[in-house]
Amino acid sequence: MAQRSKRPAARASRASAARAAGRAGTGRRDELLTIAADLFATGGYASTTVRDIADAAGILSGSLYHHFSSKEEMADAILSGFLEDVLAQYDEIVAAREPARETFAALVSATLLAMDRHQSAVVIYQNDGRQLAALERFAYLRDAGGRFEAAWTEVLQRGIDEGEFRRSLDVPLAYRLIRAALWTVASWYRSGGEHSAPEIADHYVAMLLDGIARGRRKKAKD
Amino acid sequence: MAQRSKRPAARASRASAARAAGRAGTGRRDELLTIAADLFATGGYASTTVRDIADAAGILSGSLYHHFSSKEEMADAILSGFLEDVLAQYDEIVAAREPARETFAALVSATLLAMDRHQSAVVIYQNDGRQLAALERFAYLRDAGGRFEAAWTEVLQRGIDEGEFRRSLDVPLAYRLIRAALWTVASWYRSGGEHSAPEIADHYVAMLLDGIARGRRKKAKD
DNA sequence: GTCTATAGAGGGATAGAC
DNA sequence: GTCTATCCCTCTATAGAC
Repeated sequence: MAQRSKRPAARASRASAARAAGRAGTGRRDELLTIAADLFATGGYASTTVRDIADAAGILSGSLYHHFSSKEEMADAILSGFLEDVLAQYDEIVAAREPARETFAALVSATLLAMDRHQSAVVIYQNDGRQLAALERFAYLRDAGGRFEAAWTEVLQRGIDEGEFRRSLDVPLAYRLIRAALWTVASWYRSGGEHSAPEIADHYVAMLLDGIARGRRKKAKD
Repeated sequence: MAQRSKRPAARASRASAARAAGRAGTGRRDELLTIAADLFATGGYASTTVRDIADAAGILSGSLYHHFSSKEEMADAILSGFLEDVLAQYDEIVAAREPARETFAALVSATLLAMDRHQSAVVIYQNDGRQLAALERFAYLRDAGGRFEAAWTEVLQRGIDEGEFRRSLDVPLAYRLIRAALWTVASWYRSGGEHSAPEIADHYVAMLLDGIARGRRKKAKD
């Protein structure tokens, strides 16, 4: 991990940094979680030490244990907050039962807006989720994965049944492609960068639904 | 990491396991690299210890240093072998200058076949590449990323210029979607599973080029 | 090529003062 | 809420015997 000065430095703009990262940032705990999330996302959960987090927060490592009982608890708080948020939105969208194309676009938008609000958490979920999910404490990560898959599988199958999506589609493969396309945005997205999250959503919906090629299909009976 | 018995166990089928994983497996070094690659891919580079690797190989950790001078050297050998292989194929395909659609399909195929041959390496490249690339020793990972991007950017732009791909395409965004879709296959693919690598390639080419929706576009002048 | 034995650094976490 | 001080463990890597 990067070196940091042994002793604090500017505590000044930490609260605003927390707000910019999309968290409420009311208490010290949330502030520390934002700092930890940034470090976990940048350097990986396993390679980030509690001393790294304490240094970035301008305190000593022992002091972190006044707020959290373990390093795992920090990752837990970061991930569960993000997942509750995004899954609640998935449930609403699926329950609305709009036509498949509209539901599809709504799920893409909801995913990328959640990514914008919880960027660090999404990166951690992507990079470290599989290993964390092996721990009992993070069993809910497996459930969350199942709920994502169920939502997308439902829309894709419904789209095929209703004649909106290609009959030749392999639903599990399509889900994996979509999942990869959406969540990995978190690893390169920069808030305030070239494209806003809704702009990316529009481009992605267009590419995923209609493809990158113009008109012409090779097989006619799709 | 998972617990393993303190003392060796079956050395019997290790060579065949190495062959099944797609490596030549001629010497002891390659055998150990295959074992290390599997563990790095499953548990992450940072969380996999040299003792884990030694245990899986049925030797003690000190003995590994007869074959490798460091843990980094193992990751280096695994990743550089994979990247040399796949980038050589990319160069051939781009140099052939087939029509954009054909080049596109060839790149997808080459990527997924390389993924099949070097599955563990691809998983490591995906999960740990960013952090490893920060080390001087792994600077070539950054170069490799640039060459992947250059190849895809060239095809995509040429496809637009030749009228095969949509004019509304944002090339960098399209590249990122494609990159995510292809490399993440390594994290769920099982050799001998439901779909072979070429079958996945066909499905992915169809979805990426022509989309998952049937006919009808919303905007006509794409 | 593997083992024994261990150095030396850095990790997560704790107890109690302030 | 933070600091001091430190425990105990695990990690990578080394030296030399077999």
